[in-house]
Amino acid sequence: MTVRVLLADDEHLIRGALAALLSLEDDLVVVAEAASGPEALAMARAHAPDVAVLDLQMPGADGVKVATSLRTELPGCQVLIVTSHGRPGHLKRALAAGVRGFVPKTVSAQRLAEIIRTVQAGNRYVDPELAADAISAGDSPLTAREAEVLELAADGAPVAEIAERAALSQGTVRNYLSSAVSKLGVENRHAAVRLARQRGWV
Amino acid sequence: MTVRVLLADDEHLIRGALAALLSLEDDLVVVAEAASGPEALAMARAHAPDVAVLDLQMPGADGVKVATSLRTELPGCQVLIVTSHGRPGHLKRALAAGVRGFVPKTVSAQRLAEIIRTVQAGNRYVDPELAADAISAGDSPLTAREAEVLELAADGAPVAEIAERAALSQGTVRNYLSSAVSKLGVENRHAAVRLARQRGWV
DNA sequence: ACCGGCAGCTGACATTTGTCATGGGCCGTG
DNA sequence: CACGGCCCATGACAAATGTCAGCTGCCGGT
Repeated sequence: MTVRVLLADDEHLIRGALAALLSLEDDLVVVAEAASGPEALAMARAHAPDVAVLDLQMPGADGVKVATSLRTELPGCQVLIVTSHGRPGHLKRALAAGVRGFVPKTVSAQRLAEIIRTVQAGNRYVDPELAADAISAGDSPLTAREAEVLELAADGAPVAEIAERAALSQGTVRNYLSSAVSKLGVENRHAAVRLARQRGWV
Repeated sequence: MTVRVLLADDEHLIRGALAALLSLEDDLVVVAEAASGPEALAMARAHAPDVAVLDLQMPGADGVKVATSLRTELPGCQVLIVTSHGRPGHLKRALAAGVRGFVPKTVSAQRLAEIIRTVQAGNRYVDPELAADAISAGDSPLTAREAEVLELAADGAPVAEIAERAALSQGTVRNYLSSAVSKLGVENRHAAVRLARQRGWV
């Protein structure tokens, strides 16, 4: 009746500490650790854990991507995502990817252990605060292209460069940018980028 | 001969896990924990630890600010800063604030324990990789005002707003922005903001 | 005393943006 | 099929931004 756990987080310190802490619970056992997305996937294949605790931001592939792959490869493995910066959009994406749990790193280890058990039992758990944020943030009002262009604009590139990289005319790029800006109700595209990022829409 | 440690990190999960892990070392004892800058300061005053392990990014006041205050209030307390995102500029600021150690969260708990001892003994320890980054990044080429204006430009505000908030004329703002852009060798001010942020110059 | 660097401003100009109107093609729904 | 929504484009215009030259004044170093 022990739960076999896979732990993935790029920060060695945290991963190790977490492993130590979860091991104090006598019904939990950490069977594998990983420091990147691909590594997490490999470890999961090798050890077939009951629950995979994944950090949202990892090098290689983020938690949601890993969860998606896991969903098809190891249907018996439930995924729990842990994150520092809870962005509403991420939660939505995560849920869509079949993730069963989504919690911020501000929870205590006690709570985490409970949540791992909850998830292992096939139930879902989403942090109430994050859920509230996600609901109040609503769905992205941006169309696919608007989001794409906004993303290309993220590093402050001029319109000409965005147009080239998106294989669009400059006028079109400006139109999309303009409509995104008006939809988000902000001053200019840079603020739009920031807001969309905050909301997890890009 | 035990080292009394203060632990400050806003992520409960990590703080708790870390505390558990450090307690395994029999010469280390965690005497206090804090979840924010001001709280860390208060805890330090109350418990006078030998070493303060501070997260760089915390609500209220960041690790460096706390270190600065600690330096004068508790000269006997050595400060060790732990961070996820090692930005060169932060390291420089930290060292200037009298911080004795600076490490990324990717180190293992074993290493961290050793480093805590090193710091407690009055020696310094800086992660080699972060040090290399800081050296290669060099000093900020920006003047005080340039940096200030760049900071106000960070959220994509129009020049008019920056000018108002900085109590400068719009022309002056544009001049500073322009010189910052050319010094950093980037396309426009938004890219400049990004680069300066990356380098830790803002 | 002089020079250089920084702060601060102005004005003029070219370029880049944001905004709007307008049009066509494609697709899904009623 | 008509309608609406998204995609993609053009052209024109206004506004914001970037760039340059040139001005004053302060301060620190030689």
